[in-house]
Amino acid sequence: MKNREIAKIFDDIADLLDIKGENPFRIRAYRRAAQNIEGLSKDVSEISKDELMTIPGIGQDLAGKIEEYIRTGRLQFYEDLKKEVPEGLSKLLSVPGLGPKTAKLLFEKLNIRDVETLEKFAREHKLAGLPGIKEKTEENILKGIEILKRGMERQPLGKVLPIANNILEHLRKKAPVKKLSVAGSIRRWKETIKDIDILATSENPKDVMRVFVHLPNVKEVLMQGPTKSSVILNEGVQVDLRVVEEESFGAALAYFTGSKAHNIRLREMAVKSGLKINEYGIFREKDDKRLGGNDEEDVYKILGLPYIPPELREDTGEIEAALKGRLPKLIELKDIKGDLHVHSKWSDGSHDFDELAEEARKRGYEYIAITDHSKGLGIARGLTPERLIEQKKKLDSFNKKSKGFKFLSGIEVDIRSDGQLDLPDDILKNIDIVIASIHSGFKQSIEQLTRRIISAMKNPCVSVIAHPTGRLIGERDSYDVDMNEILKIAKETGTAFEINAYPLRLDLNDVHVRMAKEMGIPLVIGTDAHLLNHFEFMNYGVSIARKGWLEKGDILNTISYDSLMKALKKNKRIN
DNA sequence: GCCGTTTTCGGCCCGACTGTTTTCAGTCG
Repeated sequence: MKNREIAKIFDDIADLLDIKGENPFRIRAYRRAAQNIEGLSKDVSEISKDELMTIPGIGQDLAGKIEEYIRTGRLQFYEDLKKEVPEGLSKLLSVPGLGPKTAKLLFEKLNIRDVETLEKFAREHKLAGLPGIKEKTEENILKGIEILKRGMERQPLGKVLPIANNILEHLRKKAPVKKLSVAGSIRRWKETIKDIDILATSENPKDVMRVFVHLPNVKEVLMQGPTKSSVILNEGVQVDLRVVEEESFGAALAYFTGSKAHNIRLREMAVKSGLKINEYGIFREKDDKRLGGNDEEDVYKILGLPYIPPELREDTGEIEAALKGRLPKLIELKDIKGDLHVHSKWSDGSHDFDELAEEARKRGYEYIAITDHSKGLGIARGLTPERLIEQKKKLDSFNKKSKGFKFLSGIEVDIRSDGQLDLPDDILKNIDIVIASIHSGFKQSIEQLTRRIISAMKNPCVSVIAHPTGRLIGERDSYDVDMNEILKIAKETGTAFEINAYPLRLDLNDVHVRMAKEMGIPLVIGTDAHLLNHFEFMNYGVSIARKGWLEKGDILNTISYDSLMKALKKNKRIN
C-alpha cells in the first residue's frame, strides 16, 4: 500500500511549489490529488495507468508520476524540487499564520530555513523591517511557534468531542442562543481535530459572545467580535464560535462543516449553473436573488443533489455518487443490536455479567459478546483454558435463564509473535466468537506482522481480527501491515474485521473500512469496553463505519442473535 | 495540473480577518 506515501509526496510537492510561488491552481491540483489518493479505497500499486486517470484530480501527468514512483520507488520531479527548495523550509509552513509567501521571504532575505532559527530571529526582533513585517507580525510568529510546540495542531476526536459537547450544553443553558450546532471536522467525525467550530443563531449575539469568552475553562481570548469569537481552552484546544442570522444558518452550517474540498466542488457546480454559494445562502448569479439557505438541505436541493451526510463530505466520490443517485444509506446507531467486544471482571474489565447485561439491556441490545483477554496478557489477568471453559459455563447458564437478551461467549485471543494463537484450537472451537489481536511485538517488520495476522485468519476458529493496525491516535502509530494483502486473505477465509470504537483506536479507520467493504469483507463494531460508560463509544464506531460508507447490511452486529450465531459458525467453517 | 453538451485552451470558490497598508497581500477555513 503506497497510497499514503504518494499522498504525502504530492502534498510535499504542493508545499514546495507554494514556496516557489508557482501557479496556485497547479498547487491545488497536487493537493487535491494527494487527498484523493489518501482517501482511495484501493491500493494504487494495483491500479493500471488508465484506471488511475479515472480518479478525480488525476490526469495524464500525475498518473505518470504515480506509476514512476511505484516502478522505481522514487519520483525524479520531487527529488529535483527538493534540491531547489531547502527541505526544512516547508516545515516553516506548519507554523500557524505563516504561509508560503512569508516563508519564501524569510529564506531569501535572512536565510531562515528551520523553525528554531525563525524563533531566534523573531525574539531578537530581526524580522521587523522586512517588507510587510513589523513588531506585531513577529509576535504572531512567536505565538504560532508556541502553538506548534505545544502540539496543539491536531488532537484525537475522542478527547475533543466531549469538550465540545460540554460547551454546547453550557451555551444552551447560559446564553440566549436559538439554533446551536457543532460544525467543522467534529461534525464530519474526523479522527483528529484541529479546533472546535460552533455555530449559533441569536437575537442577542453580544450576550452569547460574552458567555462564551467567560466559559470556566477559557484560558485565553484570541478575539471577540459580534459575529465571531475565538478562545483557547485550558485543555489546549482552540474554539471558534460564530453567530449568524437565522435565515443563514443552513448555508453557514454547510459552509463551516466543510470539508474545504467538498465545499469547493459544490461551489464549482453552482457557478456552472449560474448560481453562487457562500455562508449566507445560495443565490442566483445574474440578479443576486436569494434562493435558500435557511436549512442545510437547501444547498443540496438547489444544486439538484440529495442531502449528503456530513461524514461523507470529504470529496472522495460522494458528489459523484450523489449525482448518480448512488449515495449509501448509512448505518445508524439504532441499527446496532449488540456490542461484540466487551471485557469483564474475569480479565481487566471492571464489571460482572449482571452489571454488563443490565447496561446492555438499557441500550436496547439483544446481545453482547464477553471477550476477555487470553493468558498471554498476564498484565490483564488473561484467561487460561480452564478459566475460559468455566466462564463459558457461567454464560451458558445465564443465557438459559435470560429472556430476550443473550451473552455470546467470546475471547480476545492474543496472536503471539510467531503467529500462533495463545489458546489451543480444541478450546477455541467451542467459543461463540473468537477475536484475535496483536498486543506485543509491534516493532516487527511489515512482512512479519502481515504473516502473523494472516496465520491467525487461517485458523478456522478465528471469527474476527480486532484493532487490526494497533494504533493509538496521537500516542502510537499503526504498526506496519499490508492491509491490501490481509483483506484479500480475509475474503478467502471469511474472517470479519473489527471497527474498534475505542476513541483512541478507531481501528480500522474510515479508509480501510471502505476498502474492506469494497472487497466484500464482513465487519463488526466493538467498543472494547472495560467500564460501563465505555458502551457509549459505540457512537464513535458507528461514525467511522458511516465515514467508510457502510450500510446496515455491511455490519454483522446489526443482525439478530440467531442469525449472528449462524453467521459466525458459517464464517468459521465449523458445523 | 486538471478539465470540458457552450470549450482541448483558458478557465479554475468565496469571504473574513489581520497587519500592513493608503488600496492591498497574506493567511485561513
